[in-house]
Amino acid sequence: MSDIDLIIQRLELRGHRVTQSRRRVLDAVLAQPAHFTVDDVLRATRAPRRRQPPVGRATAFRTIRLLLDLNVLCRILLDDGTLHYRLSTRGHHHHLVCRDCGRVEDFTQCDVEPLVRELAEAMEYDIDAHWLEVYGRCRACRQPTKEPARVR
Amino acid sequence: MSDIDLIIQRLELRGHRVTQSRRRVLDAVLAQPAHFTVDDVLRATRAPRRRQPPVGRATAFRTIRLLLDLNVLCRILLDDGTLHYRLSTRGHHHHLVCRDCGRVEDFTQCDVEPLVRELAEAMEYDIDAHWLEVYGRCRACRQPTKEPARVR
DNA sequence: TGACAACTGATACTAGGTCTCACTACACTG
DNA sequence: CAGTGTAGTGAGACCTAGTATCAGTTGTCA
Repeated sequence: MSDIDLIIQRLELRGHRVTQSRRRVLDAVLAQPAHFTVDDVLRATRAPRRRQPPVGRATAFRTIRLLLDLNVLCRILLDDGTLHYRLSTRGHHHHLVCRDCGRVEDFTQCDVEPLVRELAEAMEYDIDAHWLEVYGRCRACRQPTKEPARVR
Repeated sequence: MSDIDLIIQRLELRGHRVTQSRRRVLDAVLAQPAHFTVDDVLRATRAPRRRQPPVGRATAFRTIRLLLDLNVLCRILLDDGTLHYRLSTRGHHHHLVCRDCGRVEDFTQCDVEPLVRELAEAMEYDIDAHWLEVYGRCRACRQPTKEPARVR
């Protein structure tokens, strides 16, 4: 079953209609690179080679929000402080982002847990969430000979 | 030496002028709770009891940005995804934020390092930065008898 | 077929932030 | 002490990301 079918299934399962507009946003989302903004998606739905009517801005934002609620997308915090969107891997995960090419690796072996437990004890907090993003340069971008393959 | 004098010293050291407007923004920043927005600061400079002329919006934003550059302030990511500002403790640190009262604890015993090293090896990334925010409820806010002391 | 709810898109609005530009106020130089 | 150049200022236009409103459209089910 393809990505798009899985997402459509998830939409229907939650009682949402799968309309033409939503399908167009979905298509555009799946065609995006590692991470993107809502305007990137909007632009993609409006690309001249797509012979479909464009999607309204409000609808694009609404659909992205819906996909976020369904955990189809997640948000990713770039090192400049801007929030982008990204197709989400299932469950709790974090991002390792290459500053140069924008490539993103998801990682789940989230060994922040001991730290969080320690912190909870020391500070007497009930801790229920955390956010961790890691930034660096991937192997390809460190090789000076090759042109970095810009993912975004 | 007081906080404000230290900051002023840092400004001068970097060749910035210490003008009336900057002093007013600084006063307002130091009077803020755990974390704040630029508009909070603006409102504070315009509070009726202050008999000083108000600071322009652009100047407030410029000054906050300057203080950010000087590491006087840091940004803090709230769990709703909004970025606020906060007086920065020196050096690399993270935030533990109480969702209820907004209280913030800074922590530096940042044992993310082993995780980061492991990640660097596994993914073949040069890792140079990370961002970690932790959310929970502080002791005071967990006690049902007392009204939580709202820090912000 | 009708009715109702979900959805859509245009548009206005908000928050947070930058840009521009004419003006002001420092601080150095002669 | 005057002149001058530069840093800083404030008003306001503008930008980006996102939400609210609302009349009109579409899909679904009885």
